[in-house]
Amino acid sequence: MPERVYEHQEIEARWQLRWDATPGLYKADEDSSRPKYYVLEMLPYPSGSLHIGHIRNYAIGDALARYKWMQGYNVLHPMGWDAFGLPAENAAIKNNRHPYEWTHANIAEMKRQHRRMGFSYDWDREVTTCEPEYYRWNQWFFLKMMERGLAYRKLANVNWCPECATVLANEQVIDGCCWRHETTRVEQKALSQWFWKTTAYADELLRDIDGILEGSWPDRVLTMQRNWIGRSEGTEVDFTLEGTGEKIRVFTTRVDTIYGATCVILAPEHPLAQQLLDDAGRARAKEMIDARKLKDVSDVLKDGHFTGGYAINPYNNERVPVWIGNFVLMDYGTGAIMAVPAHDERDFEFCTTYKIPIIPVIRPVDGELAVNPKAPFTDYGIAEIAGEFSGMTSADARRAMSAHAEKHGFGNLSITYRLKDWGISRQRYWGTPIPVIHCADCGVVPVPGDQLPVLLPTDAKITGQGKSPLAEAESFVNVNCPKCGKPARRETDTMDTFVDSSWYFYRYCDARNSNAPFDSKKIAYWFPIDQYIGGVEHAILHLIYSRFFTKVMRDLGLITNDEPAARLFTQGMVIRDGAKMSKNKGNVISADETITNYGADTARVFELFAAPPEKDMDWTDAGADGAYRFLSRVFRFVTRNVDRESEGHPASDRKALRKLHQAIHRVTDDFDSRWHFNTSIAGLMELLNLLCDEEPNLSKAALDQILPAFVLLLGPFAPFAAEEMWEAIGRTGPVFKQPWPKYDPEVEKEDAAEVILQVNGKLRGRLIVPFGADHATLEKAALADPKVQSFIEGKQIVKVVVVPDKLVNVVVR
RNA sequence: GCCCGGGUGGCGAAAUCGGCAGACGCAAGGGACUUAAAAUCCCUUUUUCCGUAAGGAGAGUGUGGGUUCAAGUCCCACCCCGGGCACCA
Repeated sequence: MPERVYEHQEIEARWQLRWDATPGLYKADEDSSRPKYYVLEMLPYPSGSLHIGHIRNYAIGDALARYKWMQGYNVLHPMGWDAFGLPAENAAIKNNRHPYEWTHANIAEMKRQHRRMGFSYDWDREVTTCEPEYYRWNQWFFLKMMERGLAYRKLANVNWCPECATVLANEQVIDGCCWRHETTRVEQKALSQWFWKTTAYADELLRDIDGILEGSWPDRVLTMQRNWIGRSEGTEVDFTLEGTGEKIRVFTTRVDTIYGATCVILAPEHPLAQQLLDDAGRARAKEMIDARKLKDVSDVLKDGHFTGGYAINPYNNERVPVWIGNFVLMDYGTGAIMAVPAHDERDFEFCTTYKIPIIPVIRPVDGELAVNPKAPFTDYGIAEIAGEFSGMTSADARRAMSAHAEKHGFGNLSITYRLKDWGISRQRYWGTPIPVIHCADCGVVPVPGDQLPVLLPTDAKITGQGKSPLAEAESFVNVNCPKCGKPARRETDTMDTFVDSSWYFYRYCDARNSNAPFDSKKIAYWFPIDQYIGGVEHAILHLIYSRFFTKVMRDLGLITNDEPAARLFTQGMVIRDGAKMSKNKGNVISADETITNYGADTARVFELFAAPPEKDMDWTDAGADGAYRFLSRVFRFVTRNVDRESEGHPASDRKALRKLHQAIHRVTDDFDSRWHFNTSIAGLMELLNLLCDEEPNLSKAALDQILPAFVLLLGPFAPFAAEEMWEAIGRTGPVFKQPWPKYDPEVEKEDAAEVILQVNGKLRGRLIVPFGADHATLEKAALADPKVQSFIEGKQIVKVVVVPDKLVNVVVR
């Protein structure tokens, strides 16, 4: 057959039509006898257009899904839309168009691009989080959390982004700025807000990082989560306030230094501070609190004010002054600390500023106790001037002193976390309404389960002015109290959209269920997710919320898995000319543009080839040209060799088949272990190069093995081209349903071993010998090699190292 | 400051278990085909030195040490880049 030109546009358009006309092509069923495999890519926000960053994410997942199908797995590969969120609302304000319309138009557009890319999703399971059929279960979970005391409302200082005009969770504040507006400083506002008790699971979230997830999730993600949870072991100790006898509880990780405590410092917000301070002092406290709103505490100089009160250190009965200090945080530990200036940087700075005594009580293991130190000694050492604990190491003293506090009832061991509860209230329209009613008589009343969903009103006025738009919708707000029946008001805040994405992957297992979020039996079949794939930017936000949600659902008895995903893969970013792609820079490359210029297959192959998937990759048009050239060479090679009658030379056949089996081996290994598709594709390129070299001498029999195997190997990376070639060589049926080729260790083996000859570790020659040549033979052959001889002449042979089939190293002096 | 990654040609990278450094691709240069261009195909391409040449010798994976017959790979110290956490007591 004459070779055909690789007309990517025509080929891809035709196969897209055929696939679209095959409903259920990628359908996944629960009742399969084959082992299941759940591969999941993080669902996108429907911003309006797929770009090459999305393509990279989906190309990885799609290659894996297709490989697993070919390996005989029952694959679940779903896709959906993280459809609530601010951009829809902002677009609505700008274009005077309802967020629902805007969102759905974007989804339709992105789905069209998905189809052009040929990704293998089971669209019957599509989840769109802004649909009542989905968000009603957010509300259902909210009620369940309330029942279990995991959802509560409190007045708190919360993060406020002026740009978003809404509250943010701690996880959504990056370097004091909003996660979506990197230059907008987040302010502190006191508001009544709903929280979910993520802290109730702090310990388990941490424990499972070290147990279940260690080794299966990327280290850097686990590290980030460990840091975020921030577990800290220490001791809580009560200092007694002189006069009233009230207790001031402090938290310290260094109770071994407590004999050196020279004052107690309260956070300016501390209730006791308000009580101790006079009017002037309260004004100072307010100053400190206000200063924090403007700047990060870390940028501000130490500031303090004496309250006038004194407290007694329970260990040595010393009387120490009680201060307030701007660096003490109300929401960490107990909101109060003991200051030990001799052994802590911050305390040293504070006490030096205010001329508070500095008393060293820990000496270095091999040194003396410092006198009038110029700097704090913060290492562990030996306790001195510490009563019965003198002479103990810091570690022993911590244990003994904590036990002492517990025995005498003025303290105990304590574990403190940095993690805080998840604030989920948002003062915006385009989200899930929080299903509670505020009644003047009954207080906060949950909406009865049979009244769900609480639908988003369609007549709300969206202004972006920082008040909940739902508050303006009279028909929505005014209801009767479910308890007493009197007029009451609905909650007008909506939920953080991270709620939506915390459990969507469970819904995929039973996407059309209208009686429950899902059928637990289906979850038991599919979960855990075998492989989750997404960007590392979600390492803390989405992934910690999802883990929390999973644990709550397990404790509700809905599921049995402890973690959502058995394995996590975080792919690198796609950058352009060394810069992150962003709309502001105008360097975003759209999927449409790429598919038209290069084709979907080329885009996939290039993105997988340019770098290992966990690293950032730079998109270059020249690189994409290279991927196109490769596909086009394969295509021409295959089409011109269909039905070619040729005798061939056995030597060429053997070489070609050997390379083929080596390629199968390499691609299979890459899929099974480390996902370095760049080397998989390099292997296929090497195979093609060799086939072209040997082409005139290949027999029909060899080609009959090589062509189909090559097409199958290419299938996960370039599905359109593979399908076209599969048909061209006279085969039928989707490529991804064919069995994955197997390699034969006998065929892939080289004819003979190439043994490297070294003298003193330097390459001096090589030797072709049969496999399995023994030690003595190799040594003799190496020493007989003229090149080797020229380097050992006149020298004394110290020893000869022989690695069979590999290397001989002659060591001379 | 603490904790994770990472540093290899002009560029993206490969070397999977301590055994030939630079596979594969890009870019560049040269050539074939063509009236010409595109496309395609072939060759060269880490570096220094010796040689007219064939060829040969040396250096080289951020820096400095170490282990080893043998180190990009293991150990120690340091430098640089990226990321996370941080007045968290």
